[in-house]
Formats: sequence, C-alpha cells, structure tokens
Amino acid sequence: MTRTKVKNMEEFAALCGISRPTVSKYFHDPESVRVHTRNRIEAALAEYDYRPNIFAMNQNRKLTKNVGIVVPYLADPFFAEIARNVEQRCIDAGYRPTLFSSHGDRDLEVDILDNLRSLKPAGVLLAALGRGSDRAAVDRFCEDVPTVLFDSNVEGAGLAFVGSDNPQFSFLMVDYLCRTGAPPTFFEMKNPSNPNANKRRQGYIAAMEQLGHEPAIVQVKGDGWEFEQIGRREGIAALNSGQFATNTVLCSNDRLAIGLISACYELGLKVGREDDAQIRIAGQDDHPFARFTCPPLTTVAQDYDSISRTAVEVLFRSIEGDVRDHERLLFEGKLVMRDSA
Amino acid sequence: MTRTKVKNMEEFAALCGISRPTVSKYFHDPESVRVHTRNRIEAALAEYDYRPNIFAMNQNRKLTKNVGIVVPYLADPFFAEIARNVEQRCIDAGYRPTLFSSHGDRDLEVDILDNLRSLKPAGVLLAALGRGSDRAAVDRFCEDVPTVLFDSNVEGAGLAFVGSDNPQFSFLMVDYLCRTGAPPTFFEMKNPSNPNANKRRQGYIAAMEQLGHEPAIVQVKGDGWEFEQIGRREGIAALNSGQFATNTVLCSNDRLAIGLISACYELGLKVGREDDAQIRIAGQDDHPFARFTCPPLTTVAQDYDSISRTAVEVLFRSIEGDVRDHERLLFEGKLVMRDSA
DNA sequence: ATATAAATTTTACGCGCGATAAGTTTTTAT
DNA sequence: ATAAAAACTTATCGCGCGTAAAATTTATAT
Repeated sequence: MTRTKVKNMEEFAALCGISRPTVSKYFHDPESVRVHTRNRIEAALAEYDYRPNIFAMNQNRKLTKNVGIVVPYLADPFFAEIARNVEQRCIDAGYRPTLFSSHGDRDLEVDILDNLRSLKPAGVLLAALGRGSDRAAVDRFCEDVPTVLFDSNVEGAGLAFVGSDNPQFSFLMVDYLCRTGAPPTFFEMKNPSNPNANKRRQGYIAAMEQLGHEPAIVQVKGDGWEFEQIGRREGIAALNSGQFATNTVLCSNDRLAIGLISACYELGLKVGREDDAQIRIAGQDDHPFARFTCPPLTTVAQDYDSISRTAVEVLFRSIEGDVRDHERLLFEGKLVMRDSA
Repeated sequence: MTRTKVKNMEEFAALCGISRPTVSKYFHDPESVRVHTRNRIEAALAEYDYRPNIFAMNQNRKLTKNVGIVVPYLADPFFAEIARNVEQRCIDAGYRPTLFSSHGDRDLEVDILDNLRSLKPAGVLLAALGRGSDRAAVDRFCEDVPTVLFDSNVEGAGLAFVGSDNPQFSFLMVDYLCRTGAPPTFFEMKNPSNPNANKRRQGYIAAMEQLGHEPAIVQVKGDGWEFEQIGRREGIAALNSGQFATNTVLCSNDRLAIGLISACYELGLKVGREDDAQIRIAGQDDHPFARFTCPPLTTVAQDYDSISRTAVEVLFRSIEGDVRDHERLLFEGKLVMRDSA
C-alpha cells in the first residue's frame, strides 16, 4: 500500500502498464476488459490512491452515471425513508444519486429540475409536488431527461409512474371499519397538494356506495405541507361543530390523522376501538410515526419496498434501452390494525 | 425571448458582443464587471438559454462553489428541517449545496466523505454520526476540506463546531420540573450515538446536585437510530419494573420521549401535569412532532435558526479567508411548556 | 497451423471552460 | 487635459478525460 497520490488517468495507466483508453474503458464498465487486464488495474487500484476526476469524466460523456432523486417534502419521514431506499438501490446499481427536496415549493421544484438538467443525469426519479407543480416545466423536463415518476403522478409525463393503488387503500379500510363498527366519515384537505388524495376520496366514495352507506366527507381548508398542524387545527374545529356524521373517521393520510388524534386529546375525546372510546380514527400510509401515536394508528401500509424497487428497476431498464409504453405500476396496501380504529 | 440553445460560452459571448474571458469573469462574480457589461450579459441571459457547463467549470477551478451538507439520519425530521434551513442559506449565498445522509451507518459516512472529496467542495457542513463515526476518517477529511461541524461535535476536528449548549438544556428543564413537581429521573440510551447525550446527562447530574437532589438515571440498551422504538420498548420494561425513582422523567431527547409516551399509553398510565396524571414526561430538542404527541410534549427547543445561520456564516467566512482558531459556538435552548410535564 | 474475431494499443482530436499575459480601450483621479 | 487605474480584448495554453479510427496484439475456432 504505497497510497501515492496519482494525478491523472495517464499516470495511473502507466503504473498499470496499460494504455489510458483501456483504463478509461475499465472505469466505464469493468466487465468490458479482459480478466487479465482487469486484475492488473484492480491491483494498481489497491496500491495507489487514484480516482478518476468526476468533472472531467462527465464533461464529455453523453450519458453520466448521475441519477437525480426529487421528493416534494423531505421533512416528511415517509419521503425520507423512500428516498433512502431508492438512493441505496441506485448506488448498488453503480450510479451516483443526488437527493433534492422541493420543500413544498413550486419555484424550488422548477429550480431543481433546471439544475438537474445541467447535471446531465442518466435518469431521474421524481416524486412531484402534484397540484403545486409547474405542469409545463415538469413536462418539458420529462421530454429531455428519462424520468420515472413515483408516489405522486403527473398524468402522462415521464417514462412510467410507480405508486400505490390508492382506491384500493380506501376500500380496504372502509371495509374494515364498516365490519367493525360505524361507517367512516372521510377527513381531508379541500385542496390537497397530492393527487393521491383525490384517488383516495374516490375510492372512499366507491367503497361506501358499494357497501350500501352514504359517503360523508369533511373537507377542511389549509395550504402547504404541514398536515399535522392542519389536521389538529381543523380537527378541533370540525369536532366542536359536530361535522363528523359518525364516530369513525378515515383520514386521507396518516399525517392528518396524527393531527386529528392530537385534536381529540385536546378536546378530551377518547380515541380507540374499546367500548368506552368515543371516536375511531384511521389513516393511510403507515407513516413511520404511526405506531407511536396514542393510541397507535390503524392504517393502510404503503408498499415502500416494492415501489422503490420497481421505480428504480423501470428507470434503469429504460436507460439501458428497454423502451416501452408509458406504464402505470400500482401496488396494493396492507391493512395495519392498531388500536385507534 | 428567443430561447435558442446556446452551445458554449464562446457562442454566448459572441451573442453578447463581449469577449469570453469577460463573460467568464461575470459568472465567477457578477460584481466584477462594469455595469454596462453586466447589463448586456444579463439582457442576453434573459433572451437566450445559456448556462455554463457545470463540469467544465469545476474542472479547472481551484475552488468550486459546491458545498456538502451531511447529516447522520435524514429520516429524523429534525435533521431534515435543519438541512433544509442550511441548504437554503447556501443557495442564497450563491453556492451549490448537495445533501447527504449517513443513515446511521459508519461505512456510508466514510463513503460520503470520500465522494465529497472528489466534488472538490468549497466547504462542508457536517453533522457527524458521533460515536458511530470513523474518527480517523473524519479527521483526515477535515484536514483536506474546510469543514464546519454542527449539531454533533467531533472534538478538535474541523474549523468550528456549532451546536446547542446541551448542559444548559438539561439545567433549564430540571429546574422547571423541580419547581413544579417531583425531581426528574433521566431516561437515556446506554450507548448513545450522539455526543450531545453525554453533555445532557452531565448537565442533568450537575443541575440535580445544585438543586439538592439525588440524580437518578435509567439507561436502557438499544442500538441504532430508531429512538422511538427503543423509547417505547425499553420504556415499557422500565415502567413495569418500577425503575423510575419519581413520577417525573426527563428524556435525553424528544424521540425517546415520544416512545416513552407511547409506552405509557400502552400501560394505561396517564401522562401530564394534571392532578390525576400519573407521570410527567419531558423531552429535549423540540422535535417537529413534539407538539402532536398526546399530551403535547414539554421540551427544550433547539435554536435551529441560530445554529444553521451561524454554521453557514462561519463556513463562508473561513472560505473567504477569515481564518481563526477552532471555535465552539453554542446556543441556548428555550423552555417549551406543553402538557406532558 | 491458419483464419477469424475480439481485445487492446496507438494516435489524434475535442469538450467547455479556467487562467494568464500582453495589448487596447475606457474610466477615474488629479 | 493628462496620467494612472481599471476593465476589456485577443491569443494561447492546459485541465483530465471521452471518443473514434486505425494498427496491432491476443484469444478462439477450425
């Protein structure tokens, strides 16, 4: 282990006793050189401290090994988790992921896409803001850069969409709630940032009708991504004015549910499925914090793992030339029964 | 708005009617060229679609405008929030931040630092894993790259450390708890990943002694960064075996407290400061979710804003040549009284 | 052993910009 | 108005690597 600093590929190639273009080829794809050659390079790599200059590499390559990962709101642990998952898969596939968060801000999302362009990424995994997105900007971006959308769909854009089968989520939970007690009222934001919310509402309505109940929806105002805050504030208002038709509430997502549970506590309402409980609350997502609410939140778990795995797979497949029609890949959720409903 | 694609700086300079070196100078620092020149460039910039090639730019520059931001665990909303804050400040200062999370993994942290090196960053803002860090690797990195540590200190490394005055946090809370009820027992992990935990324990002990009470500490086992899980699981065990000396518990951090509140719920213990409550629980950090626990968590708020602002300021000061001795900049916390204690 | 294909080397050029030096123009100060 | 300073232009080189074509070596098959 000499660990001498090697200035450039020229010098490193000389140390290997191999020509620079071959070494270059090795770094592009180690499998593309003869075993003997590969061994010599890897021996030298172990002995000397050399790494190709990343800027020079990317300058002329038509396709870099960069991958952009964009999520709408990183302060939401759900996105942090899925980003982490996706990130690791990219690394394992030999790519260089870079993580961006739009922080719920339309302009920032556009800026990120602009910056991403200049990174000449091989591909991008984009969970868009949804309603908050600049539709035209997203479309333009998807035309220029191979992009797989996940979690939050932008109709027609990108190579594919990978996400959850949201109507199924609602159906699953409505069915469960109806079997075990009163049919649920749906609790959501009036102008949800996320398109999944609409699918969930539709799923709720369909499920209720199919089971012979009258759908009841409480839509509250509130902008931005501070869902817990909105769930709490508007939850207090809704509870005080008796807006919930029954003693059972299905929230559009877990973060709203967390806020609503907090609202119930504030008002002294006992949440749960015991006989003495006054209200049942269920969420959707299986947010990382859902198991720590009081009571722990009954919810529908997103299939994190399948979504992230599939999103990455689809992206790399099309990067490597397997082009096919725009796909919509939806994964079912699983009922997670805890104590809140 | 012609929005014609411009290939390179040469071409763009021609469109401006200005020489390339001057345009280059403009991009390096817009203030460095005459007003008249600046206006012409900016007019052309508005008309044509040109952005300097980022790879070519960084290739020869001694110092890039890249800034690395490294946090230990992005799935913790606290780090997501502070990262966001820091990120924005870097952008405002004209730098290009890139966000990395070590995901609680020692090897990943080392990898990140290695990759960061090849980005030739102007500076790095590093919240290290702490006990989980490869001390030697961090030291080596800090010698090569201007680095400001934040949140989690690595003694002696880097240009400066910016964080919280942890003993003060504990003191503040111990004092409050003692004034309003029984003196607290300290609840923490036996081998905390984060060095702040040790300072907080020491602060707790000092505060208790100063106020004439006997310190009582419950140390639970558990590795990793899933603090809520640990707080819940070990909290149940500790409560069942009566390990808490008094009816008041000060947790080393909010995430443990969230787990402990969940444990109390599980065991049917009423948490709060009302007369009929059986246990008081307090945290430290003012985690984004602390206000939504049931009851809402009494805690000590970290001064997010000062910490992120100062960390960025110190880094840019030293990048721009204002070198000074290794500084330790600590910010005080503020008591946030909610209902849990 | 010979033919053929595959892998490698040589040679040569280009990418887009940073940096510098020498010469020219413009601005600012006196 | 004149000199000095500042800003700009022109010219040229270099960074570290990608890439392509042609020449050469090596491996594989007949």
